[in-house]
Amino acid sequence: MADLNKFKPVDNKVDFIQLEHEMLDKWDREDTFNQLRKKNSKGKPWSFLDGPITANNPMGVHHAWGRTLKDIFQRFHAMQGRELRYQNGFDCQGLWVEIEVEKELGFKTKRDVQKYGLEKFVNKCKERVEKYSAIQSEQSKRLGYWMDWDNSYFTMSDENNYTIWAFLKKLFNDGKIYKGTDVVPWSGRSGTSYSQMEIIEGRKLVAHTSVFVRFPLNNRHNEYILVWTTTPWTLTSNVAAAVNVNLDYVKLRASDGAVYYFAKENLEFQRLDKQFKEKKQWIEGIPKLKTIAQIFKERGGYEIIGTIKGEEMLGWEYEGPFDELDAQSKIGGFPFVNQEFKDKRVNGISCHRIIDGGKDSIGGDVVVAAEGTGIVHIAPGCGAIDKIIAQRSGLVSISPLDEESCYIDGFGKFSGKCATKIETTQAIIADLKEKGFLLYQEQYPHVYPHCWRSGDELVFRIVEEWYINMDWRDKIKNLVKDIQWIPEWGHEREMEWLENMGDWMISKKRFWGLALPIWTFEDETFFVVGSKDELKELAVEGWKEFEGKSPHRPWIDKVKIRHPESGLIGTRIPDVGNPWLDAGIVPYSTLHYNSDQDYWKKWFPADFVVECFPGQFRNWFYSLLALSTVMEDKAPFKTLLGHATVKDETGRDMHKSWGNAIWFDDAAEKMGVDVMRWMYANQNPEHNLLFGYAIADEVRKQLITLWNTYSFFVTYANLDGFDPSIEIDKSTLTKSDRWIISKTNKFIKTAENFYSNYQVFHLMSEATILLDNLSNWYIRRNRRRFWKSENDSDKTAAYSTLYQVLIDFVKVMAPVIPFVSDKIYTNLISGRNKSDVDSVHLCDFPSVDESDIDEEIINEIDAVIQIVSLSRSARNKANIKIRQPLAELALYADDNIQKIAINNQNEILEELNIKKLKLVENESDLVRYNVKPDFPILGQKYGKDLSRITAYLNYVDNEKLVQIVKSGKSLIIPGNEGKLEILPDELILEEIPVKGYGISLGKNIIVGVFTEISEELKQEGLVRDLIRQVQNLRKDSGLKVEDRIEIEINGSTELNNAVESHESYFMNEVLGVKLDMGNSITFKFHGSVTIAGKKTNIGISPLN
RNA sequence: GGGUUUGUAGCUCAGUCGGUUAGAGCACCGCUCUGAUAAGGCGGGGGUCGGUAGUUCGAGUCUACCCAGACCCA
Repeated sequence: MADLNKFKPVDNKVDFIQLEHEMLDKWDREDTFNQLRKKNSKGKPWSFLDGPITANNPMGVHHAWGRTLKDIFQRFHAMQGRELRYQNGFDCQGLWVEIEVEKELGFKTKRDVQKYGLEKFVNKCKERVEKYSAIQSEQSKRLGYWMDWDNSYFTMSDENNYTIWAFLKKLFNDGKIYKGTDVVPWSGRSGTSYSQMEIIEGRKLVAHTSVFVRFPLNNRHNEYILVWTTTPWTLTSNVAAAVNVNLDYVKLRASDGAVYYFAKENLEFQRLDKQFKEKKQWIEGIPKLKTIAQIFKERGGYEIIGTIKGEEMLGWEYEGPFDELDAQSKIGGFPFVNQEFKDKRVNGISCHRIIDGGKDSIGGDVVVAAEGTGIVHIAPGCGAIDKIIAQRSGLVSISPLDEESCYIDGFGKFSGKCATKIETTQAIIADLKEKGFLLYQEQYPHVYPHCWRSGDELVFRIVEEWYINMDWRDKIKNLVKDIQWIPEWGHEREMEWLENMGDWMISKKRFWGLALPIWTFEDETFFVVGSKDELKELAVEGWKEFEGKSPHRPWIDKVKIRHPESGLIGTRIPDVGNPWLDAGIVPYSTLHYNSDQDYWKKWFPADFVVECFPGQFRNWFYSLLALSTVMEDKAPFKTLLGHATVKDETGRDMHKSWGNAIWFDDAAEKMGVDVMRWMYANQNPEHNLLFGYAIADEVRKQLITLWNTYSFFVTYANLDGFDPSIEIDKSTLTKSDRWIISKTNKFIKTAENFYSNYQVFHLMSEATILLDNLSNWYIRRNRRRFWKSENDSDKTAAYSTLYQVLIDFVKVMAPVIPFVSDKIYTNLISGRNKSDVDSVHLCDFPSVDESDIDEEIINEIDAVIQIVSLSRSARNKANIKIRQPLAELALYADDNIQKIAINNQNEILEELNIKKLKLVENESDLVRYNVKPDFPILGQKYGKDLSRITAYLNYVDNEKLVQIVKSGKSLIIPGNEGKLEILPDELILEEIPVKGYGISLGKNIIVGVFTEISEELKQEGLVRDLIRQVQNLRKDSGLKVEDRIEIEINGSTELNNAVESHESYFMNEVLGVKLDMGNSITFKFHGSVTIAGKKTNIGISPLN
């Protein structure tokens, strides 16, 4: 029969990684993915929208998490017959790509790019995107991620860019686009400003040299106001000083007679005290900050000579720290001249006075005591709040920095120096010291914005940027509630962002990105073009050069347009767009909103998106919602699943420089992608995932169990010539067959539920449990049914059951572990002569026949397992190994369990190697209790009263005590010296087995094993020991399972007697045909073992 | 400073609607089983369910406050 191999033989040793490559080849060869698409082409659509991955570097293991989730849910819905789009997206435009290309080319500044040539540079950016999108595609395929890889969308595509134009046009028509001059965070390295979202990405804890500086007051001899700043470079552009009118300010006389004004509260204020003490947000090596009082004490002491309200100081004039600079004298401000101030002949110096800081936009005081001095130096060209105050108070602006964050002309010896360089700061401080303005300098740690890509420190400068007025945020907020957020708090988080966000700065003074379709005219007006056609219509120059090119710089810059109303000729602004516009438009652009409305309607809104949530509430989720609000006022997706981030095995961030990063390619080829996918699926997405090889090894055990189960089946099914095309005959199924079938069907139901609710991590624990039931109970208990020689209906039932369970299991798990599940499925199905599909991924999700779920049988077998488990525990406590047969198992339980035990007693007794089952009526037939005081606890509580307690416990009837303790009541000990209350926890209930039994207690069940071993049982135990040793020898000698052997044994007389008494049992178990006892060992295969403490020699020889 | 969120065994984490003695895996120790298994089983040590107070017959679970971490916003 063995020649009728229905299945390809399976080695129980498996190389999963090699298997994965094999399956990739198979899918490729058989075009399985396209078969699947064809199969579902008429299905109800299930719309998944892919958030674009930045095509700028190879994919990391953190990307693989999200991509695995995407793939799992897509595969699940495909198994339910849904039609899918399978479109992957690449994010292409933006500074992140430019930065990498600059690095490649060795560029340091924006000027290098201009020298190199814009066209060449932009083409380099495109090339980089093409290179890495190709690499990421290959990596994703390796992960088993099924997408339509030839049809990925790219945010740099014409369609994507022009659809954003349409969006901006709508806003323009509504008057929501405006040009603002603002003081914005600026990176000198990148030569661009940053939007609100981007600043957040780049905050870093750094130490700056901060200074206490004194400004001499005019008309008050030797009196000064004290200011403090962490950015000394801004002092060159100081225009005014602000106080809080309600605060008290002290007048302090220093040892040299100089008088200082600053907030009273600040005199003794311990700045950053908490940070220093707890070493939180503190930089190692930086000394503790001094109080102002301490600073003056160190300079010879001080005295307080008065207190004054901030209000009284208003209008005081002072001498600025850098009034000698040309910039300070320029009328109307510098370098941007304000006409109004110019007419009034106002300059920086003439503004130097004390003003009211006032309130900020949410009503808080701008100037507070605490960290500074309660007097804030105002440089309207260097800070956002400063600018607002300046506008309010009629101050000119002095803006000192150029695009590279260096001083422009007009700043004396500082011109040309860069504000972010330490040397510059030092030069400024030296100058202040020389001129007598510096009181004190120190290292001050704080969180400061940096360029999120180049790491460059940001400065603040005045620039012109383009904004979207977001005063329609309420319309966006309306859509948030239409979305199912997983986890639920995502809803709150998104609302919070929408509530707090400012206007959206969409321009960037860079090269590679969306060409903002804004043209400006000499009359200071601007016009937004909404489509390629409109541009062509309005173009008066440069169209020919542009035609056929992508809408990018530099080509688009050549096109000049005529304003449809004024007729003036306009030039495009040189700015590119914010990359989140690119990603936010995809529910429209990729679904052909502009070119194919039917298609768009079919797929919009998306049923599902999944992304890593840190950051995305203010990035992708936000831009999706904002753009969709303008386009259609509809939420662009129905359900959002967010997942956290990937950390290393110990919970640290993965960093290239820390050496703890794991590259995707390495992980794939070392741990295998099914293992990776299991890890990802197993993780509650709300929490960070700890990723590493040791964790992978744990996960791999599950796959190994699955594989071994499968390998077991195939090995014996082939030997027996099992025909898989035979339908299960339900009447032949045993109880345990029906049990595992019931469990499997329940699992299918649960799985469908968990997949549908995107709770795949719960499914994974269910899968582990089912696999354990299958492998460690069903197969182990039923092994003999597969081994037995006769091919009867019982054997067929066992094979059919295991076969069906395996097929159902791999079908359910196929979305998670597509490789091994398909490998198993394909082989299992190959023996069937039906029109089966030849990949698990072309199967429907298994359906459940409710009649296959038998709760009673589930309860029954689960109870049997519990009894066995308890009895093993009892044996263990009695210290009697399983190989030693015992006479009796006693069971105390309710009627139902006792009935189950009787019905399954053969199985239970065999499993435990016990001869007989006895039911007992009373708990006390098996166990008695003894109540003992818990000395450590009681001793601490009662001290010397302990003796009273022990005496009482010995005196009172034990049964009564047991009753009290078991009911959870306190024990009251009366006595002349007062009552003592003993809590149940303070007493120990000691279980004493009835003589002759080892016991174990479960919920409602007590089992006892009878521990007395008769001579007869002892002999049988010896024989089993011997059998075990012979089997070991057979295995070690490399004999086949079915080989017959001759045996020689030389051991104790006791053993000889035992073997003689059980010879047929012994010979049967080891497949022996001839036995020689008591003589020397002559066979080639032999060994010396210890049985019951006696040395025993064994020899075996296979018969040919 | 405000918001969101987390806190359960040495580590990583489950814990449903408030309901019996709070669980799993890993790690450690002891015992044990094994001709599908790289495994498996039984047990042990290890818990103030972050803390306090409250609601309740009953709280890991609900409420308030506090502590600590993470994230977000200032």
